[in-house]
Amino acid sequence: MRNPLEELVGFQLVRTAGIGLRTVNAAYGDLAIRHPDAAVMMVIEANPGISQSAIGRMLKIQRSNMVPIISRLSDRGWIERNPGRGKAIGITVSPQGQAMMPQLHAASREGEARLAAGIGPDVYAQLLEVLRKIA
Amino acid sequence: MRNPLEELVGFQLVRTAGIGLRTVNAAYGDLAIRHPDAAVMMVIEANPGISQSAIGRMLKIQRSNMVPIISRLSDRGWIERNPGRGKAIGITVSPQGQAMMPQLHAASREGEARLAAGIGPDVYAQLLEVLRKIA
DNA sequence: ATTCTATGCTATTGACTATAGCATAGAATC
DNA sequence: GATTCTATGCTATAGTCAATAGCATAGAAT
Repeated sequence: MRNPLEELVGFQLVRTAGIGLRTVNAAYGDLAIRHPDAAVMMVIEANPGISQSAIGRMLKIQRSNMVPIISRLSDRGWIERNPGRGKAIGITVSPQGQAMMPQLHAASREGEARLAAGIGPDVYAQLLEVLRKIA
Repeated sequence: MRNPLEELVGFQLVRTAGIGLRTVNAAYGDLAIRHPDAAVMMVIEANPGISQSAIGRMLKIQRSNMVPIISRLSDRGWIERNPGRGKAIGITVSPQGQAMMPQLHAASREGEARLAAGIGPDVYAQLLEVLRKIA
């Protein structure tokens, strides 16, 4: 059986991303967090006081789609919202969130390790290189 | 502002796939078809008489999720279902579908071209190489 | 003072995936 | 030959995430 999609980057990219997504989300299993929320947490940690619009720009998430993410993280007590510039709200990781971050980073590393193991370390490195060029 | 996700393949992959997906789907605009259906059409064309389970295995789509795709393509008159082995149904591209396929291939090539233009031809080639290794 | 821009938010829709379960057609086994 | 096993097609449902349109407000710019 022939797969005519092999040389189509568009399809291969989506399919490969599916594998990566499932691997990463599986690694977050115990934390009950999914990759968008995890990504947002890491961005806030690295940029205290950032606005949610700015997070969205960095992660290519639209403003309207940021709302439920931030609400969820706030409900869990992982972030705090303080007045920012203009109508913007400065977001920081709460003490409770700080206490959780090591687990999140560990799960992230675990997911990457499984991914690397799945596709081979050399291919993993090459993939990262290409993706960084695109970013 | 620092992006802490740069070295995480999992996130970068998902994000990059989003770009690829939007580019490809945009190229299919006039045909009113989305990438999963387009991919299924190409697989059927390349493997006449294939069962829908086999298509799903090739494209990493679950059996249950194949059902609406095949129904949609059948409703549009692009495929035909004939008895196959066991309970399986042999699927082929209908004459009407055959007449449409050139447009689909053209749209696919267009999408790939836009993708290549967007990320640069050299990066495109490198990306394809890595993705094929993973597949 | 008025216009412009950015931000946060609501509401809704759509695309795709994941899970669990059911019924049937052959193949395999005893 | 009867029974078990496996593969297939299908239903139903829920969940995840993205896309679109629109609203109100806080400052900046003019």
